[in-house]
Amino acid sequence: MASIGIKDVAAAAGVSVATVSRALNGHPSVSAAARERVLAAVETLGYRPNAVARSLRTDQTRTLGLVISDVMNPYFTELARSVEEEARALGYSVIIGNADERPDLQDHHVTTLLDRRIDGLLVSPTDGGSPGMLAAARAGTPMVFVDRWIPGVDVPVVRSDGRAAVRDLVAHLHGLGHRRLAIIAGPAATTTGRERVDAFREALGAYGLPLPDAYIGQGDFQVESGRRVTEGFLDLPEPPDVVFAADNLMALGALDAVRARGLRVPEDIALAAFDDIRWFVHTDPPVTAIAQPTGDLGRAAVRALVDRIEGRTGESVTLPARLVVRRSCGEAALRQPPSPSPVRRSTP
Amino acid sequence: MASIGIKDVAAAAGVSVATVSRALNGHPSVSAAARERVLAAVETLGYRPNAVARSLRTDQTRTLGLVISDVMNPYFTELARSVEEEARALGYSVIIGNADERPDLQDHHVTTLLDRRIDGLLVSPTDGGSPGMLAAARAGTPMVFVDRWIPGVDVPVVRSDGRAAVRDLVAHLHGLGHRRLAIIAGPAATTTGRERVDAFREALGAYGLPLPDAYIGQGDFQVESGRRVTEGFLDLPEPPDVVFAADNLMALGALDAVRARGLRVPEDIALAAFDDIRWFVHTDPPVTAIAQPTGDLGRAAVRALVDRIEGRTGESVTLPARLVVRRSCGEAALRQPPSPSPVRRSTP
DNA sequence: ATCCTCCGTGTAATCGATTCCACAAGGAGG
DNA sequence: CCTCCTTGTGGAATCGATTACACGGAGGAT
Repeated sequence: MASIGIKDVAAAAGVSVATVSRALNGHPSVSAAARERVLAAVETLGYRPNAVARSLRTDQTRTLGLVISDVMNPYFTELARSVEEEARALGYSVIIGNADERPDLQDHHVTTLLDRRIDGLLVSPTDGGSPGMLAAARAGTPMVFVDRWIPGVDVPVVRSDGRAAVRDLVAHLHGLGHRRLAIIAGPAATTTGRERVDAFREALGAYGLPLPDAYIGQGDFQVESGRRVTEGFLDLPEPPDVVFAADNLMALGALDAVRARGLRVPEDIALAAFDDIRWFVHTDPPVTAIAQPTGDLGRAAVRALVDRIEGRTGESVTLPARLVVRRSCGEAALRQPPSPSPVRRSTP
Repeated sequence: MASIGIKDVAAAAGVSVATVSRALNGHPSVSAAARERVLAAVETLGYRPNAVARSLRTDQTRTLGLVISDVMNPYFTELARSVEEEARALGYSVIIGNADERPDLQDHHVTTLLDRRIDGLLVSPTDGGSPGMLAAARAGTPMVFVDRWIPGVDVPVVRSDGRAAVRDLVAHLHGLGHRRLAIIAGPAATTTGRERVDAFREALGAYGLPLPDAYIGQGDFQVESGRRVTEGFLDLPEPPDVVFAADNLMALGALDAVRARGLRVPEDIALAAFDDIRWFVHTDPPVTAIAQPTGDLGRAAVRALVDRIEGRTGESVTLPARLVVRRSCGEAALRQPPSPSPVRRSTP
């Protein structure tokens, strides 16, 4: 019933628990003979050290916490995956907490993770700083922000800079003849929510284009808000030519809204999104998007965090995003052979 | 530096550590006065119990392990989300391990989770039983299989039965005039990989249709295999009318392959998928799929597992899947108003 | 031959909680 | 007034590892 402990191994190998521990942890002063017998005993007994006990004693869990805003968002899924990969390579496990864009849930996860004494925390904050988050930052737990961050908190940030890509996007749209550009913004409490609007406005400014308030819709990074805001845009006396969604889920909502009116993308209204995901290749039409180097972001964040944990510096990192042109803004991107004369097969 | 421990609370409240522990755990025999002072001390000190120490003593971590085959697959993402939700409601945390369809990685995660002394394990096995998995099952760790399972291992299974839905699908396809039906199968080592082929063959049999070997392509539940198998189908002297992908990612690959040849869905070849995901509504064309009650599955699995952990029975559960008809198999599903005379807006 | 280093090992303290057991105080019942 | 419970409390053992410290013996230097 009770699983095998270090004492059982010690008894089987005919040594003390101290020697077993030393043999298992590669401590130098263990005789070859003793090490041999310990390893043999471990093998035959199928002994596995109790990580809980070890953590209590050593005060380290070799576990990282990752609190993200929304697991169902493919961007964060990919981020989580790369984080876990890099962490594993570095000998750490990852516990993921899904905040679902709710500050209270975010706090719940931060608290739980801290209670479990994780060695470090990776956060993409849902808001401008929930009490639990700020407490964690102050408590001295090694911490790194990824994607989103909280200004004024002294924690390294690993993120991607979309400014250049947004400029490219606006150039692309302008070149296609679009002049009335609208944006579905993310929550003002998030940095990405604000930054993307700023970058968009700035890029518009370079072409002498305005960004009227009516063309800034307030979303919350979820599908439903994309739909709602887009409907608002379509109801305007002078609807925009293009809708730029600040994340992929809101773009999906926008697509819904447009389709529900029997309108078409891009003929009736163009669409672009921040965050490229693989499904955008297959939507009708394929969606032009700004792609973040998600995998690199996740890996860099883990490295920065582990650096901090292990006493090294762990600096902020900013990686560039890039524009991926597809068909949702107009036909300029017709790179495929003009018309491959599709072989119509007979259907019974 | 060292965080606040129960001793500090005891000192601040003027009681012993035993009383603090009792007060915090709702033990009956603590005087109201003592409880009051303890709570006050906890509040002012900002004390949080060390979960590691508690786990060591009580031999329970209030943590569940979830090992899934592929986080990037939206089906599993949704499953993970519902699992975490239900677990949280029941007072448990969840640690997710992503096996990426690799038995060695699956074993790594199972081992790590067991080392951390999780209270129970939820697994959707990648293969027919890797050594670590079988060891875990034998070791007596409470365990429940979800979605996929391993025959011959005495562990409850929470899954959905797609047989009826597959019959509906075949009826739908037959009604549309399709006669040459092919399937992209999942790995034979997984139950879902085998079952879906069996269900398909059986349903075909009811219409007197064969399922020749040439129409069974071996995939691995990943996008790339869907593409490869579909190319094989298209190269056949007599290609199928319909391709049924045994999961959503392989359907995506199939869509790629068809498009790469300049063919169209469903005019040139029809497509259906097992596992419905929200992106299928927006693909070109929207994909007909078999939808599992994913959220219910996740919740039921957690309940079964927690039942086992807490000494109750925890039975197997099978929930029905259902067919969701969209346009990828033909035009029968045109439920929208015949043609909403789209308001063509002028574009500058 | 004596002393001093190392080296390998074991004993016991430690991490921070929970919980068994002993015990004191106070109330009820005889 | 004496016993017997009940109730609240504290001391100390415990969980399973790591690790500081002590110690015995071997080998080298003097």
